[in-house]
Amino acid sequence: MIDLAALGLLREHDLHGYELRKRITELAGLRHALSFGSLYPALNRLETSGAVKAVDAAESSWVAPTIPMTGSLAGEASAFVARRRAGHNRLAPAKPGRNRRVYGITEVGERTLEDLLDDPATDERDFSLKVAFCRYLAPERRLALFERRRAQLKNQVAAEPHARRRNLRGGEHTERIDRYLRSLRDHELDTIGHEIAWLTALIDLERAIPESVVPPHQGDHHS
Amino acid sequence: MIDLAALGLLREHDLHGYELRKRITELAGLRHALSFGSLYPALNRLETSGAVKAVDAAESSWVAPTIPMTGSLAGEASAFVARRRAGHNRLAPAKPGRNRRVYGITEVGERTLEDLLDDPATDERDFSLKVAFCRYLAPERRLALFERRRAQLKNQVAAEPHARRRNLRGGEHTERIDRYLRSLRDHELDTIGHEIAWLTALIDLERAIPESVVPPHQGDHHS
DNA sequence: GTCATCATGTAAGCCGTTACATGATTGC
DNA sequence: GCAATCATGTAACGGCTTACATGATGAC
Repeated sequence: MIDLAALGLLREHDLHGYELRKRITELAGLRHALSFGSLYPALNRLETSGAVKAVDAAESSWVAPTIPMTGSLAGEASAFVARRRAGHNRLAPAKPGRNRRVYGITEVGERTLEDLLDDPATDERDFSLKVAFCRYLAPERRLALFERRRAQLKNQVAAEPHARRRNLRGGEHTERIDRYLRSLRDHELDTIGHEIAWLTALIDLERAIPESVVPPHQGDHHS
Repeated sequence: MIDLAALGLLREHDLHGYELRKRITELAGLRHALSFGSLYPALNRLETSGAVKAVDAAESSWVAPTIPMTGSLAGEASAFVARRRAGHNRLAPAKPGRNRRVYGITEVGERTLEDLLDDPATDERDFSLKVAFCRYLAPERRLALFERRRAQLKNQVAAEPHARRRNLRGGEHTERIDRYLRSLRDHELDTIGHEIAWLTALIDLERAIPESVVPPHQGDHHS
């Protein structure tokens, strides 16, 4: 899950851990804020497996994230800032390992990302995240992702009325269906219905416009 | 979480682990099926802490769970079935230790359940489960639960547009908002909006009908 | 008499958290 | 100079899963 998020974000541009964490948190946005205690070990794991590699901040086309109000500095200015921060211009930090570690995705990592996005086993847990990065999937795989999820939701709805049959027997005290529980069930079914409708719209649109967006990422390594 | 589900279900009637697991699974219904590997240790933990205790199946008002289509038998009939299945009528099982362990909730357990339902710290994770059992909360605490959740969701929506502001600086390649990501965000906001509306309806109804349903299970302090 | 289901458990491990510890940079 | 934030890590622990192991019961 964390691998998926990290690789998905790194696919767009190089980032260091701290910034990565902020972006992951704002991605899953609302639900939970990923903690550093899991991110940094995960990055080390990904580096060991060759999916990401540490890049020199000065060489990356990475947009300075720290500076709040400057907007995005382009080209030379950005590179200059990066160089200065990395100590190549003024003074050597003498502890290069103790500075930010900027990571970039490798080709191995890109393949890993595609595998993660395409793995049906993790659909349930990671669906939102997969949609967030599904632009990196081949159109046909993307369509399959949407349809798998829709089928799964339909199954849930189909399996549900079974539970509703429970209290048709009129005993004396048997109408303990509980108002709140019923309301909850209704709301959940409603929510699922909405998600199905959303998926249907996505699927239809996907079929209508066969070749939507081609994966970008020409981004950094040009020189 | 598992404690909340187990105590909530046991509050209604005694159950053994296997059956408990099925009911928990059908409660959270769709999302995930709780595994035995966590349920049984949890029950032992609860027993140690005095929240539940093993009861003699014959003495419990436990509704026979195994038989599928009988619905809920009331009072005497239920007790009869329980006795028969436990071997008091026809043949003795001869191995009482290696049979089902039927658990019942204690008074300590009932207080624990109320504490769990009332704990704001677990709202995020367990909200659905809390609603499923909120009938066991005092009306005012129940209302507080709903309102906390609604306020929290409103915060999420309020914090969101901030993220949308990101790409108004029109560079050349800044158009990368990604259709899928935008669709996902919209759908999530929509879903949150629906949940807020649902909660508002619950809250209004709660306020309109001050004393709705009094907790069952040994109803004592009711005029 | 065998198979499916019911029923209870243990062991290992995954994936994440909180809490702790450290140091570098920037703003005032 | 001092605090706030940026930045990276480690240690301990928590909750739940999978896989494994065992045995009883009921149906055919």
